[in-house]
Amino acid sequence: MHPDFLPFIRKLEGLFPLSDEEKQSLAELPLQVRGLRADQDIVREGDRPSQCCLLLEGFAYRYKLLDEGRRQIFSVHIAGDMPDLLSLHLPIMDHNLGTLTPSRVAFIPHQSLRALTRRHPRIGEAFWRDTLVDAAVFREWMVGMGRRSAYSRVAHLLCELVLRMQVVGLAQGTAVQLPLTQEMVGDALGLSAVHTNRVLQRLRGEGLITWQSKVLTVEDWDGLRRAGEFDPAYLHFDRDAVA
Amino acid sequence: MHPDFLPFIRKLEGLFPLSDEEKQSLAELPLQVRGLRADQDIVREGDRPSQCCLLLEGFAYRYKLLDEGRRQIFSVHIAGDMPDLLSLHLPIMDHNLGTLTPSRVAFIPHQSLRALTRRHPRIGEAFWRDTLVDAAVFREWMVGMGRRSAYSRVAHLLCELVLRMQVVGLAQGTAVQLPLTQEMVGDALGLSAVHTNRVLQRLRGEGLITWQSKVLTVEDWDGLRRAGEFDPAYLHFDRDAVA
DNA sequence: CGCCTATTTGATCTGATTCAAACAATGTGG
DNA sequence: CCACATTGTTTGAATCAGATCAAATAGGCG
Repeated sequence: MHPDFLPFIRKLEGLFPLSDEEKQSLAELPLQVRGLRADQDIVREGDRPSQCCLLLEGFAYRYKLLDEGRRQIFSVHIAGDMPDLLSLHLPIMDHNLGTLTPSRVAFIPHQSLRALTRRHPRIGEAFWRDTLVDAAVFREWMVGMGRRSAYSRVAHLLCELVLRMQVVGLAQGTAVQLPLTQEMVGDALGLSAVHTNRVLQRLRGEGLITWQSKVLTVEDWDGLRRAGEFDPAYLHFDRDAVA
Repeated sequence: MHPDFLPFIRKLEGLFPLSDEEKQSLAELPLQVRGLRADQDIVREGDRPSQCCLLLEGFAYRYKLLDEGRRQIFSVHIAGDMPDLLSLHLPIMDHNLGTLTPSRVAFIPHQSLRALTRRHPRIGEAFWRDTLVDAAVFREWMVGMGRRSAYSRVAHLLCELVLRMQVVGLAQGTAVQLPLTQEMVGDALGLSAVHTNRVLQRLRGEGLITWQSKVLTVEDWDGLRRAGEFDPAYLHFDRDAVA
């Protein structure tokens, strides 16, 4: 099996145990692998993609642009994610997907994915479940933007990112590679870049985090957790009880 | 077929044309119909439901509670919706679902739904698609909370609700039954009740809407659309191109 | 080294919150 | 069917979290 495929398989196995036959079918998916530079769009609002993209290496993010330079970021994606899986059943993209860093992605035709999910309903259900967790994360961000302070929101986002990267083995202890600018953090949380900066300074001043040269380190996990009112239940790492 | 079932069938047929056999299977689903009072929870955060609920009549909404009375509302649901369809593949609820008005709902065992989607993959894909549209609405609300003014957000929400109700035949022209309090509108948009009130007064003063005794009427659709920067693409009423 | 991008700082402004109280509507029991 | 209680809406005043504007540093990188 392609080694780049592993984070993806690992993620699926986090959703439910795969049979050999299922693994085989996954490995047989036709992949068209491409390298991308940073800040390149993979799909755009209005597109009708005929394939999904699997992120093998690097970071991606989804966003929508409004006039006057306003931007809302919806999600940040890491290796093993299929950020536009939704295009399999929503023909027209309603937002953009772009790279954050130089990345390698594999494109998989919708046709092959549809054939796969029909042949292996459990894989289809795992994909579905993946998009449901995606939506659960949106809900949690909504709670933040609607009802939490800027301070709490930033802390919450950092908790989420570190935890997600830990789970797929992309963290070294409590430190992660995080190629986000402060402006992007603001655009994800509905804050100005200036205020985002001040909040981050406070989090550093309180000894909760350090963040230099694109490496974020959580110095006080419990403190950060409390600052962000963070409860990871919404990430649905529980994998049981899927009949 | 049960007449209450019609909004649901109509909604599915909006997603893709149903064969007779598929309609037959849908009609054979075992339903346990129950009447509920207003302000009753149907499922709560932390529950592990063994069934989904189909809203036959009335209004429901999904929400999460934080301490100090903070609440974030995620969605408003109308007849024909299955607001907790996600529980089919996310075993533990991460938010609450409650009635807004006296309602009639039909409960359908997960087992039956899973059997149905395996027997009729296209129905499964339509269900999946439904949850994807749900997520698209979350994204749009995120844009509002993150990057739009209170005025624009309120206008946008009203556009969305009226349009959705028009599409399933629950509107009379440009007027809809809308049992939301101003406080709930605020909790959906991340605003205080007081400010929500002032924004609504402005929308009325500008002649865009009237809203009395739970009936919302859009007096100037184009004006309201512009006020809310509303573009319905994210609701994905387009139904084509699902291979 | 020098350019470009990202972070930081300070000052000012404002959209929205909060608190408190009055008022209107709705529903309920006698 | 009215009196009363409850819930929802409206008003005003004071306050604040976060935005905006503008300029200064600091990093990264060819």
